[in-house]
Amino acid sequence: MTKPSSKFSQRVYELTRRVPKGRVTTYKLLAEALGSRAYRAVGQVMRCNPYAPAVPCHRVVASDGTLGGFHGSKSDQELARKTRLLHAEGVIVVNQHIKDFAQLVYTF
DNA sequence: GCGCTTATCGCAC
DNA sequence: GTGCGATAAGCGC
Repeated sequence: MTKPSSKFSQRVYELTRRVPKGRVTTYKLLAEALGSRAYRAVGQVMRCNPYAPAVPCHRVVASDGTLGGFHGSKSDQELARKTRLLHAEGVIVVNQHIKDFAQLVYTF
């Protein structure tokens, strides 16, 4: 963890937790909700995500609705697993891309 | 459509 | 002060 739970991280976790089931959000929206453009800072916090189940990082996707982030192509199983989880929540994901992303995005 | 570059934010060294 | 990271947007081809 290169990033301890700081104020910024707390805010990110709080917002991420605020995302209801079957809904997704983007790094951009999260950063915007925080009043900053720390897209990457948000992602960095997620990467160290010490609140694994409490903070569903799989509900946070790129601005264009692609899963493009998370662990990249590190482990398809992990990614596929998150995709499957999204499916279980009602989010349709095809080829690492969220279907109807525009209406599934949760704006704070 | 794809790839590279610049901007931006927080934290570690 | 510099570098890194799960990004975003713009520009050129």
